[in-house]
Amino acid sequence: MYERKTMPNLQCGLDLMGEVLYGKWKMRLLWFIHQGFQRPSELQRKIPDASRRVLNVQLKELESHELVAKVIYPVLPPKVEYYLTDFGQSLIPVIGAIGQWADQHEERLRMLIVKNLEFSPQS
Amino acid sequence: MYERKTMPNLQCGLDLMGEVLYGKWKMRLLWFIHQGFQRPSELQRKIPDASRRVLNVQLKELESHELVAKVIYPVLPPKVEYYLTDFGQSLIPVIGAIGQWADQHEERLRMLIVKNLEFSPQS
DNA sequence: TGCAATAGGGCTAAATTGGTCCCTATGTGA
DNA sequence: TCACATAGGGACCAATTTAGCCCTATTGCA
Repeated sequence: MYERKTMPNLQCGLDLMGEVLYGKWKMRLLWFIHQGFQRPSELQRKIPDASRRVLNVQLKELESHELVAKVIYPVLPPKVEYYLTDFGQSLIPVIGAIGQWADQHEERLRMLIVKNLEFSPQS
Repeated sequence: MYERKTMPNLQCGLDLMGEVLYGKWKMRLLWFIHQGFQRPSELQRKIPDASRRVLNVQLKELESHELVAKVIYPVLPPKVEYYLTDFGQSLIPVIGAIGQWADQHEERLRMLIVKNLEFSPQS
């Protein structure tokens, strides 16, 4: 487990938000769970660019922040289902708004990002 | 300038959003500029926990993504004012929604974050 | 003269995040 | 028997982000 060396800022709302939503895949995880993809393996298939490892880590963080919870079925092979807590559910409209804005401006965003991309593919 | 080694994902809206809004202070910068704190030194005073250096870098990125623009007054000592572009302005309601959710749940968020904090202050 | 304010870039190091590889365990189908 | 699916954790390394320090230049104030 990584141990922080600096205290995070927790003053304004945006600081707090950062603590729970920073993480490359967290918003997507919440969104997909909301859409009904609840098993870890489903989520991994929905987000193939993320490594299995990191998805697990981020799911655990979402869980520790009480945005999601999981049910572990005592069967073999193992079966687990994540679901949004009420708290997590209350965040869905916000993520929806973010996604909607981004979708509306998709073309432009992609253009801007690519234009500013400093990218040197390696051998 | 840092040169990326991996291509970012640009498929869904949330990927794109990540590219423009990831950055510890970006949302706050946009918000404060929106509130009328437009000069770099004002922004630095509003966000004292950020290093001067990083604020400059993130402002430049916001600029390259056309969310903000600046006017450079040819005077001494130098004077610069940032303002939101229409594009940046369109993002304000979204940031507002994020901030509002976080403010509504401030207590709980702070509690959850602190509870899960693995923090070891150094000598 | 010496110091603060103003804006911002270069360089390097520290902190944090993400990814790879490997290991546990068990049931099912080829 | 071997491969695959299922869920997840440890060790370790790579990529990325943030911070710290120093330098430019000019005006005004003590």
